[in-house]
Amino acid sequence: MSKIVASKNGSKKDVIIKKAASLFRKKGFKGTSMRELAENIGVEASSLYNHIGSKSELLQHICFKVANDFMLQLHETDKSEISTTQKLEKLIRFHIHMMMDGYDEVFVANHEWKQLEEPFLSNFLTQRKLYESRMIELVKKGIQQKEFKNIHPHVAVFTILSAVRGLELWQRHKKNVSIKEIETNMINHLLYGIAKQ
Amino acid sequence: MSKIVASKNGSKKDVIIKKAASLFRKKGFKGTSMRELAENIGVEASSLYNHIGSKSELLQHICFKVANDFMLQLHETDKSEISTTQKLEKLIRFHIHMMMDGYDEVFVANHEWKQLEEPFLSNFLTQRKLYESRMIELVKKGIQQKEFKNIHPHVAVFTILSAVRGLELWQRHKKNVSIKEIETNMINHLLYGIAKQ
DNA sequence: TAAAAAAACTAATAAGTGTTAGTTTTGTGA
DNA sequence: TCACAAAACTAACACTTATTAGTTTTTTTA
Repeated sequence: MSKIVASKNGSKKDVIIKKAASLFRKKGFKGTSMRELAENIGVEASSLYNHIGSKSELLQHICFKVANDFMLQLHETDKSEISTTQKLEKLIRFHIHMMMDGYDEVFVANHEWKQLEEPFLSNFLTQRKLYESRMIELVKKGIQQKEFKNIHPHVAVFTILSAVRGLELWQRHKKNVSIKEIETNMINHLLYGIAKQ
Repeated sequence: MSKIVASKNGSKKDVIIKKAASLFRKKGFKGTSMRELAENIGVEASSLYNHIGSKSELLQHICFKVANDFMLQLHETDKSEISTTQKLEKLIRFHIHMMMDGYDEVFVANHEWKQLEEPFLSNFLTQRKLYESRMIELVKKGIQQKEFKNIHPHVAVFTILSAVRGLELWQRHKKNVSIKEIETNMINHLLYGIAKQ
């Protein structure tokens, strides 16, 4: 009866993935059934299989799209000719914007990657580890160049990544505080602290 | 045949809850079956129901135990006679230690609360919101007293909560970096920043 | 040691899971 | 308009789920 409506710039598969990301975020991967996903699209569950291979494939697609986007940005930022502080700032801003624009996808990649099956699980973890170690190298360089204090690079990177990841929590408060305001405050906080010295 | 072994200071129910927390963290609430939980304890699934009411009850117990622990600490810290900066530092340290000592439980409370059923879901969210607003009030006071810069209190609290929550990520690296080191670095980072000024 | 209570067991239930097979409907290009 | 392909449908499969009933074993108590 009803048909999967493809949006202008996306195949029907894309529509399914988008809706899947939304549901996976709200109810979790395991907590979302194919029947539920189908109903949200307006179709029977079996019809989905004309467009996708499996439920797992949906999760894989979401997780690796996000991972690739971050990796690409890191690569481009790294080779740009700006100071290390500016690089770090640029990366933090990218994280903030990804979290705002691709909320569902980033959330799912952050929370549901555990449900990936092998070999995708290992693959994903390897990519994440690579991303982290590249950021650590960046901070190390900042310390060498005397741009940063003599901090523990590993801890600093994880603190930063955790803080931007926590932007998830902000989705609930979008109305009260503007993105620009969050962005500015968070960067100041993470780079310069909150205590008067 | 085999029996649920009760540890010294805990009923059999406590043993089940502890194991449930561990599994819920590793595989998610929906990703953990009662049969799997039972097998890990060394018993048949149906035997669990001699000690607990339902699977949901396990999650409720874990989530509200964590929520209460944090609430209690906030209350006690708030009424102690120390500076606002010291209060904030104390709270951050408590978060860090909860994350280290009660890793499974805190993780589950942070990630699986969505799977709570009503009215527990609403209850949990109310309690969390209360906690957040109390922390915001604390930061506001710090600003008034000129202990903190003129930051956005809401953003600052969320940045801090996100950062400590991110200690989850550290479990993987426990060997390489000591808790004390993480603690010191993170507090310095969150209070004083990383950039030289 | 016998009675009572606790806690294990087996077996079954009803509902839900992802997915497939086979069929019918819909849309498209000649 | 007719044929072909895409995509919907219904129905079913094999499996897993949480949970219950009823029974047997184990432990505690008197």
